[in-house]
Amino acid sequence: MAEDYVELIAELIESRGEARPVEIAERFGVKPPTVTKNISRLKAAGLVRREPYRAIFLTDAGRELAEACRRRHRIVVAFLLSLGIDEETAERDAEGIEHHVSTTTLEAFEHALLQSQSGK
Amino acid sequence: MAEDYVELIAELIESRGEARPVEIAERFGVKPPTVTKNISRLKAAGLVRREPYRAIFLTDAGRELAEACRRRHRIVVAFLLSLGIDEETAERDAEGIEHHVSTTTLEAFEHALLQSQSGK
DNA sequence: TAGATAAATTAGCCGTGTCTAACTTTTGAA
DNA sequence: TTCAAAAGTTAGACACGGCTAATTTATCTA
Repeated sequence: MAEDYVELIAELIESRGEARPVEIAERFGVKPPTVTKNISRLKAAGLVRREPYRAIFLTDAGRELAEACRRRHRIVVAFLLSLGIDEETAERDAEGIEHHVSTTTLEAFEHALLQSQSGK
Repeated sequence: MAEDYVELIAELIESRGEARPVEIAERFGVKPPTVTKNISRLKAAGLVRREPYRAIFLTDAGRELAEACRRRHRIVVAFLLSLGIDEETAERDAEGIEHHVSTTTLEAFEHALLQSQSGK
């Protein structure tokens, strides 16, 4: 959960300037109270900083986690695309797959990606 | 959960002749009461047939699901191995990845596998 | 075959992530 | 500037998947 949330929060801050519960709820297909509860868990975990009724900010730890997740996400998506999978499926499957990819496997994806690019 | 269970149950029936809660608990690193509870959920879902204190059997639906899962598992593992990932990591990661692989992606894995074999 | 051991179940607890209903705070428009 | 709509929160419920402790059933062995 935490990974998906910080990833999305980082995206929203970048594109919209701030992250709001209502947007998070829409993107995850979940109701607002669920977001409230999960954000407070993130806060308890030290990933997020926030006051009630205000926008959500990432702590340094949150920002670092978000960056790592986004990088991994990009690699997994690019790898799936390199196999000829369509963008929509690649995005959807990556969302699930990325949380189960070890460092070893992620590196193998990167390596395969380089091969496919050189031999494109 | 259901997928992992029927997959293992099918394996146990093949190798041991029957599937017993104690074996399932060991393989999943979980305590026996957890297995009891999950088996009864599987039964409620029509995937498993069984009487208390007896071995566990798959229904037709359970057998079909198990077969599909095992096939998918084999493909994912083989694909990871083809990327040069070590067996232990391939097995471990496949366990997590396989549940998030769409039919499209599975086919792409199979296709890539064929390519790597012909060009091995 | 009786009794000890192993296997399985039941009862009851916990954390996670979801929901609805009801309430509060913020905001924006008349 | 007020007040209605939108956004957010709180309270309380539920399913899932895990646990421990206690009990029951099955199995094996002396």
